[in-house]
Amino acid sequence: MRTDACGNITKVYKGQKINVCGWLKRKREIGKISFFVLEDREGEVQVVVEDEGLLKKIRNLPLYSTLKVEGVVRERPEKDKNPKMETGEIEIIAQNIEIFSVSKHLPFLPDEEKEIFEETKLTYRFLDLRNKKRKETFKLRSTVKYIMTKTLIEMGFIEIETPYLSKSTPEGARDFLVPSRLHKGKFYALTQSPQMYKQILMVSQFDRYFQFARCFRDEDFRKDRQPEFTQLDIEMSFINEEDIFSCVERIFVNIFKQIFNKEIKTPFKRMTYDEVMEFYGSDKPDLRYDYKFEDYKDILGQLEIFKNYKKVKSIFFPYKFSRKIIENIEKELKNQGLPGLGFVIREGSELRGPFKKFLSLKHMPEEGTRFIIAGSDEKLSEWCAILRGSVISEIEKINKKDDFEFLWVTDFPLFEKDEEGNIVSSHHPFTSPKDDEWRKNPLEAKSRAYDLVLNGFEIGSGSIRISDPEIQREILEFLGYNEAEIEKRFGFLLKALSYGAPPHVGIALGFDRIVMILSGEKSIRDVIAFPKTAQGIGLLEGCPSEVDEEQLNELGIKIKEKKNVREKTD
RNA sequence: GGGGACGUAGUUCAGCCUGGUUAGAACGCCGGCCUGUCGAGCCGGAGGCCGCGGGUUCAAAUCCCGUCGUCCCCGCCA
Repeated sequence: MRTDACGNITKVYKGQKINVCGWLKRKREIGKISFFVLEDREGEVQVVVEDEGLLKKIRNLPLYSTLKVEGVVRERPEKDKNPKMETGEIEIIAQNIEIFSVSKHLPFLPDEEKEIFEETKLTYRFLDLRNKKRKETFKLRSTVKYIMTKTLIEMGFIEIETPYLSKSTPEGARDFLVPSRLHKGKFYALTQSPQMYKQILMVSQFDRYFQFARCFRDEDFRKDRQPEFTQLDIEMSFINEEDIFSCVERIFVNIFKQIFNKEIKTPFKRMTYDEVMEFYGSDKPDLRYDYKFEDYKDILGQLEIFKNYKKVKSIFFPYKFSRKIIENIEKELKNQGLPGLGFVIREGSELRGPFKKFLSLKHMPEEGTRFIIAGSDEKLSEWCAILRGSVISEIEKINKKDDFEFLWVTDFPLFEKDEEGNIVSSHHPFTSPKDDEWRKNPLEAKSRAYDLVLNGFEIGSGSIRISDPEIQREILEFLGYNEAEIEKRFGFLLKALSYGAPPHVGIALGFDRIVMILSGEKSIRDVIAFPKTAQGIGLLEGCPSEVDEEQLNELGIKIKEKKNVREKTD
């Protein structure tokens, strides 16, 4: 039907008679001659129509109708070449045009420069996906997935699929439940991650497993969180941290080499959790902007206002910020409970700002702004992270860095307290403790869990697992599960571990987030073909939706109360 | 669960603060002119339940209350 894709018609085809198929993208009629652009997945090509019959045929054809053009490729006259167009050196003289389908007028043009409302874009997602950037992103997504798969297979991994219909686990995120028709009153849960399955596969001797696994979590959404998302799930036996780190690094080396022809440095930087919290206040610092907090307790700790605080921290940025920007940042911090934000600005060799009399030029090595912040508890880290994050987003407006900075964060705490004061696992309860410390000082104890951070996003998280069923049982008991609960919830894992478990290690990489960062998209929605809104609504298909009474009866379900469901009119 | 921003023509926005002619613009759409356009150009035209519901008022796009939707943030996301 077609000789080649529109975007591939270059000078190679000069003089040849070809067929191309695609969408009528733009039309320019000048009297007795007409130009139009035919577009497909690969790009665009200009078609010239001079024949009177053909002119008539396309005269009133709406944009984005689909057609086939038969014609001859010719090089454009030198002055009419369009360097902005990839196929701009040539054009196709139409000899025949076949119209496959006539489009309705589009609610918006896919390549419109202006930002279309998310609501409109998602309702007509099939049109938004025609956007050039979207098409590039989804090609990139496919290529990244291919390189990941290829690299892993070359390293001896095999892909195994685990169930999506699984068992509800009350800890962690909320589950999406799937009612069972054959077992009324019982439910499957969509997997939040294949965690226990992947460990069991290790017991089954599949010592290098991977999977692009869909994960489902019924929590509130953000620009980097969707109810369903894809993770590259990896688990390996008989190795330690070093092996899994280099394995993951190799995947990224290949991605950057093959997609961007860029060498990235390995091994990636590493810092412990305690270090990143000390220097950045965050466990996922954006190291493209490597500004660190310093301890200013010795320098400013004696000031009356700071006397009651355990810690005084300060951070310097070589940028002079306006009063307004600083006020906005302070406002945000005050919303989070910070009493006050100190700062000094150096301009030339002049210092100004509320702290200028306490600091000298030696604290201000160059022109810029130094912020001072004080506090006593874990709130201080939070404030530090907000401060640093807000300042960096201001810096990005002036001087955005396009590079990529990876960081392994290791030695996470094994446990933490939840809002009710209960001790819970920081990572998950299958994470190996660093040492025996947890038996004495559980909240001080470290684990063998690690995160991979890229440009301030957590893109991966994993751990050395507990492979000894007795220790696993001990940890679960420590977390407050009684024997019956352990059996009910984790019995199948413990049983598996007790039949010869290898030491094993794993990680899950956030595939959507990785593609989002690599493609420079701002939201995870832009790298998922059919995403949900922030409220978890599928605007295109209209889900979630009510179902027939009959379906409910079959499942043995009765709805107690209904929330208004948005009526779809189109 | 809480906070903030937004919702006006097919699309993106202005108007709203300070209520008062016929609610404007750009792009798109329709018609006309035009043989080298490529964000085509020029001339003309159509197109609106101002998200929805209530209230205040002589009078509401504008003020108030509620509601629905979209986005962002906090909580939440082992």
